[in-house]
Amino acid sequence: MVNISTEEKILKAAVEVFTQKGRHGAKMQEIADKAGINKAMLHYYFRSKEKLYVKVFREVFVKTFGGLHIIFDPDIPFTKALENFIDQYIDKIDKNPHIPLFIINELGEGAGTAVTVLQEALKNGEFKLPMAFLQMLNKALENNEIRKVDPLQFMISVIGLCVYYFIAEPLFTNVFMLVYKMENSGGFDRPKFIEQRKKAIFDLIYNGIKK
Amino acid sequence: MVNISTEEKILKAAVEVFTQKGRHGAKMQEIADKAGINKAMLHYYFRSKEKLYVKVFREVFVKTFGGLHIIFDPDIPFTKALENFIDQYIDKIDKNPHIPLFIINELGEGAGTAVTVLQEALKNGEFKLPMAFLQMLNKALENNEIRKVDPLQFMISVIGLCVYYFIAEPLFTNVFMLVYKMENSGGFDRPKFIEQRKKAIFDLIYNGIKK
DNA sequence: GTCTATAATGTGATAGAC
DNA sequence: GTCTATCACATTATAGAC
Repeated sequence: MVNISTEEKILKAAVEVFTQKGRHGAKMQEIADKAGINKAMLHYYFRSKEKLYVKVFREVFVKTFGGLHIIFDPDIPFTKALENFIDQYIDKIDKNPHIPLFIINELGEGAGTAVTVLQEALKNGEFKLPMAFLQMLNKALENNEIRKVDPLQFMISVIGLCVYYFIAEPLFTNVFMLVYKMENSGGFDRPKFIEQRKKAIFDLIYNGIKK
Repeated sequence: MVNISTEEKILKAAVEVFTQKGRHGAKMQEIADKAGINKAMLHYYFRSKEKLYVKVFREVFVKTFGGLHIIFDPDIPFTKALENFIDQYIDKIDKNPHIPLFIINELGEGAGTAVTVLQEALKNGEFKLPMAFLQMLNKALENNEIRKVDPLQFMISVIGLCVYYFIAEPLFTNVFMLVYKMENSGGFDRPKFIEQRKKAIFDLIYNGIKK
C-alpha cells in the first residue's frame, strides 16, 4: 500500500474526527485538514457530511465488533472462552478507546442511521457476538458448568465490566489522583492498570458464577 | 411553588436539552422553546451558551451524585451497604437515564469546565461517593469480611455494572428484540428487567467476593 | 481530480423598542 | 423583564477555473 487513495485518506481522517468529536462536534474542515486536502474534495467524494458519517459509522462498527464472535468457540471450555474474551475485548478497546463511546452516543440519537446499521448487522451476520455469547452461555448452563444466572443479564454484566472503565476513564483518573496522593503512591501506570483490570474482571466473574 | 421564575424555567429546560443532546447538539433555540420564552432571554439571564452550560453541568453533577455517599454508613455491614447502593444508584439513574452519558461525554472533552467541576467537587466534599466507598471497602477487607480484591478495580466494577446498561440501552434493546423473537417471549418488560438487573448485579458481586 | 472563491444556511449574540 | 429584528460568525455545500 505505497499509494493510498484520496478516498481512503478522507475516510481515515473522518474516522478519527467523528469518533473523537462525535457527529455534531466533528467539522468538515478538520477532516479535510487531517486528510491533507480541502473541503471541496470531501463533497466531491461523499456528497454530504451525513453520507460520510454513515460510511464511517458502518465501517467502525463492523470492523470493531464484527470478528469477536469467534472467541466463543464451542470446542473450548466456557470459562476459558470468557477469559479470552475479556483479554481480547479489552485489548481491542484499548487500541481504539474512543469507539465504544462513539457508537453508544450515535445509537442514543434514536431511530436513524446508527440503529439501522446495528439492526442490519444483527440480521446479516456482521455482528454475531451477542448470539455467539448467549449460545455458549446457555450450553454451559445446560451442562451445569456454572451457577444458574440470567443469560441476558450476565452478558450485559461481562460487556459492561470490560467497556465501562474506558468510557469513564476521565472520571476515574481524577479519583485515582486523589487516592494516590493520599497513599503517597508512585503514580498511575496505565498499561499495568489495564492488565490488572483484566484479572480483576475475570476473578470477579469467575468466582461469581463457579459452582 | 405556584410561580416558577423565568430563570428557573430556563435552567430546567437547559438541563433537559443539554443532557439529552450534549454540549454541541444542544441549541439555544430549543432551550428557549422548551422554556416558553425567546432566545434573547437566555442571554439576558446567562450571557452565553457556555455560561449556561457550566451552570447546568455543575447542578446536574452535584444533584445526581452529591448525596449518594451516605449509603456507605460504617454502622451497617458492607454487604448490606452494597445491596443498598445497587438498589438506590440504579433507581436514581433510571429516573435520570441521560445523565451518566452526559457527564461522561463532557468529562471526555479534556481539561476544561467539566473536569474542573469534578476536581472541585472531589476537593470540597460535594462528591464524597468514591472515598466513602473505598473507606468502607478497605474496612471490610481489613476485617476479613470479604475475599481479597483490588479496591479501585472493585469500585469501578460495581459502578460499571450499575451504570452500563443505561448508557448502552439502545444497543441491548435491539439485541433483546432478536432474542425475544427467537424465544416467542412476551416482549420486553422494562420495569421488571430493571429489578432483575439489580438482583443479577448483587448476586454476581456477592458471590464474587464472599469468602 | 483538485483547487479557490463564494453561496446558502444555521446559530450564538446583541440592539433597541416597549 | 420581555420582545422583535438583526448582526456576526461558523459551517456545510456548490460553482467554476485549471
